[in-house]
Amino acid sequence: MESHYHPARVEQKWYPYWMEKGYFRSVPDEREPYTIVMPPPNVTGVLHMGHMLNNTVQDILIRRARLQGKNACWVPGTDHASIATEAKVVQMLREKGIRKSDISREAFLDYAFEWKEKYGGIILDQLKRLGASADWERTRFTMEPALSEAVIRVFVDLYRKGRLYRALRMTNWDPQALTVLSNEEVIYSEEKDTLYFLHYRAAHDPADGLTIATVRPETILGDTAVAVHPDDERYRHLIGKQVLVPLISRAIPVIADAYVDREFGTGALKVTPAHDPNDYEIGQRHGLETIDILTPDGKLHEKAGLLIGEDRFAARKKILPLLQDGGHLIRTEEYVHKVGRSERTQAIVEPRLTLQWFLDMRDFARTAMDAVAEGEVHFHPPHFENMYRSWLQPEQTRDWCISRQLWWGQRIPAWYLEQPSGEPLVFVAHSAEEALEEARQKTGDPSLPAGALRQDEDVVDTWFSSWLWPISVFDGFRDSRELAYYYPTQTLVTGWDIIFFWVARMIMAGYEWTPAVLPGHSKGNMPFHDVYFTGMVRDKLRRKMSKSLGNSPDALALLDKYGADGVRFGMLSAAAAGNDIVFDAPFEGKSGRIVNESQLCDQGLRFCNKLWNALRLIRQWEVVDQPDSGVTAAINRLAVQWMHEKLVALRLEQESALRQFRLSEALKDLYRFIWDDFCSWYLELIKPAYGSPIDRGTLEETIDFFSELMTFLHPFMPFVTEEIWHLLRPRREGEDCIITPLPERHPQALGLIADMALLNEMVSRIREFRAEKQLSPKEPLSVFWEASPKADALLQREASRALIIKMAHLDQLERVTEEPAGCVPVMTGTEKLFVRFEAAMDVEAEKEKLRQEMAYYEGFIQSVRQKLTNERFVAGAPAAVVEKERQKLADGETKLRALEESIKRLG
RNA sequence: GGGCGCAUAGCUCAGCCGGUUCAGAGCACCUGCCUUACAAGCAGGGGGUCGGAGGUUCGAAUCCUUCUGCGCCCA
Repeated sequence: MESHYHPARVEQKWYPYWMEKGYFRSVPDEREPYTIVMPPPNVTGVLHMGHMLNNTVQDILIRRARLQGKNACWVPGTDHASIATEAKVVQMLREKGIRKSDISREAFLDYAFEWKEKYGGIILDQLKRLGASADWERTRFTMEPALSEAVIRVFVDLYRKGRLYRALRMTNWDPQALTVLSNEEVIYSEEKDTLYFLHYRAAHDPADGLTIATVRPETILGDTAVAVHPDDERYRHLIGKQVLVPLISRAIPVIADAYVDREFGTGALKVTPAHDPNDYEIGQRHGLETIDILTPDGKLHEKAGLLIGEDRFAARKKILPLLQDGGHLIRTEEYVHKVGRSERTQAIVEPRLTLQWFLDMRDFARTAMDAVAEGEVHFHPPHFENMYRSWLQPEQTRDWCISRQLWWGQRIPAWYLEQPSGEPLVFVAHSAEEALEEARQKTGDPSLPAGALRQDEDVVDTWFSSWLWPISVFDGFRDSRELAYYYPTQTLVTGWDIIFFWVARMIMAGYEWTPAVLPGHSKGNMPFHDVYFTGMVRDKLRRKMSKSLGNSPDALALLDKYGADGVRFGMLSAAAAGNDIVFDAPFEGKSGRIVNESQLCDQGLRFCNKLWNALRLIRQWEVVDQPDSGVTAAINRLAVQWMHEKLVALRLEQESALRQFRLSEALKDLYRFIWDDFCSWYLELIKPAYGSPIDRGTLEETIDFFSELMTFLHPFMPFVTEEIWHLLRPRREGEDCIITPLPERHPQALGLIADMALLNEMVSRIREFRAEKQLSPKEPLSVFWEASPKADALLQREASRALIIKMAHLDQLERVTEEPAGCVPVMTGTEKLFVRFEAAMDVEAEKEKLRQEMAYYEGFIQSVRQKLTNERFVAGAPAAVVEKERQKLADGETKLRALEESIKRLG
């Protein structure tokens, strides 16, 4: 066997093996299900650090459930991500010289599906490299026919329930993508701009007038009023009068509205209801006209009257000289304010009045809030409930704009029938035929041709399909059999950044539809019981890792370098639950580029190597039936019994940590257990002397222990554990680490954990002594223990004594009642050892050391005494606490006496 | 402007419904070792007035108030 572990070979071997055995497959059966639906990554995505963290966590939970014998079902899939994907496809077409506007919707969708087929599965394949044990046969896609059908179905259902409506509203418009955006898709950041002060002359008196301040001078062409604060003395005389819009001299009223901030600018606000959300509100209040001066792609419209056809930013530049010439531009000022840009196209978002479909959120918000408040859905860590609650408060909730002016997505199932006058009739139906049927009934015209109906051109927001994910991946709207088994899912693992527009909405959808599709379902309507929020992955400078910053290491390069197990270990070590995680990849000095390295991942790989070498050690031992001596037998027996007890304790710890979703802690505990307790202590205890064999019984127990540790570790580091599991001993067909549960252990409670801790402490003190005196580890030492009830009880047992002799490399360990000559005292807890040390001793240094120790204990005793002499403490504190203090005092005094004695002896 | 969260060793974090002199872990650092599983290792070591100030208490990293700094969300 090689002395180093090589992850690549092992990982390439086991993943296909697990797949072939069908271990990831889940079909309903009589077992308890444990279900996770994977947050579907965008089809445009490639594996990044966030995905690795998120999917590692899911894999840990699902593998653990599988080991516990539950029917573990992890449903993977991808999200069609309408705006992101459409942008990519438009880009791709542009590179081919094709403009979206030149081709039909059908042709565009052909291209888009082609693109999705080619690139859409990349990320799922990358997840396999990470070891993700998802049931790939269940892979879903939010835009596949079955899931689209679910979207249409709920759209129609909501419409018929009267909860969907179509309205003209102020929306976030992306003039580049030509679509409306949700609030979440607009990213605000501070940008430098200029504030222009423009003078409006009064209509009745050219000498009078007022000055307003604006960052968007081109929009004056759409002004329909100027607003001032009703109490503002400066402008009171103008209220009710008219002023003239510069350049076009349109007369507009001066109105009074308390919205106006008197401190800002000049205290006079130009009102452009078509191009600003607040102005729109003012316009509504005062019945102002709305003049939309922009075209959908952000150019000035004929209604502007000036600069027609110019882009909004070009128009801004060109209008300034005109204003200047007209004497309207009073001055300018540097100004920093928040500017909203489209998350996808980076275009500055244009507030625009558009006709959109909305979902009434009032009832939904209450449902979602209650589910968490009543404990049907638990958040981890729980403090996210606060944020969740504040977002869902009635005054915070706004109706959900679900229409998007895109082609890639589910087309809105609404058909319009134009009327000779007034608004068209709307028919929302599952199909064109159904809509036509309805239209015929409504109009009383059975011969109404299909061509008379025109389907809405828009698609629904992508989240309108992903909110159904926990139901639709099981085809729940068509056939509830699978859903009845798997629903509610157990745990959702996602980032807190989408708590509102995904997590909350899935909860809403769960309560809205599962009562109908799963009537009488006893397991509940919530889509999941627990939500585990992972933090954002940040770089060393705490910036969120993102493609645009280029501060994210290459996930695949990391997997190549450290192996999946190493990377999983590294990700998780950094990931305290809910906290953002700081990933330790360094930056290259000169270029500032991120380097694909990580000490944490490296630690993971070194851990694999440690396991590998522990395996090598065990495998190279020669085996005999009986221990070579009674001493060996005694040590081995003690070691084995101790390990039994430790494993029982480990199991309790692990269960508790995992129940609380403290995955990072659970892994760290395992790491310490395996490295320190198992390798550094246990294996060294039972390790035969060079050239000697080990007895079969101890070896078999050891292999059992090692196997069990692999089972504990498997969810975190699946590949290396499966490999070692198989190399520990020959396994039967189907006896694989991935599915073998932990054995039941019920050892006698002998209290060996505490005994062993003391023995370990003694060995450490002796080793410390060696290090301090620069003694070779090879040179055996003679050690004596001072008789005391505690030390005698422990060390008069042959096994304990033999253990110390072996581990501290002694030639003898004997009981004494007083200090032997030529010895140095060494304290362990309250017990005293003497190490024979013939070399010339620096008596003064030795005494100084003892005095320091005494000083510490004197302080200790004093603090404990202080407590005990405090009547209020003795009276007020719990009896157990007081008793503990008394014990501390007694121990401290014993120790102090021993130290005093030692000093005396040194002379 | 409203809200949430954070501040503990050089770095990343644990401890936080008060009670071992409680100040911890890993990494990094220092010292000594190529000891026959592992130098990707072994044996040791140094390092923090728990952000500042008040308060509650017999007792505070832990509870309260306040200040400062940082992050995020909403407006």
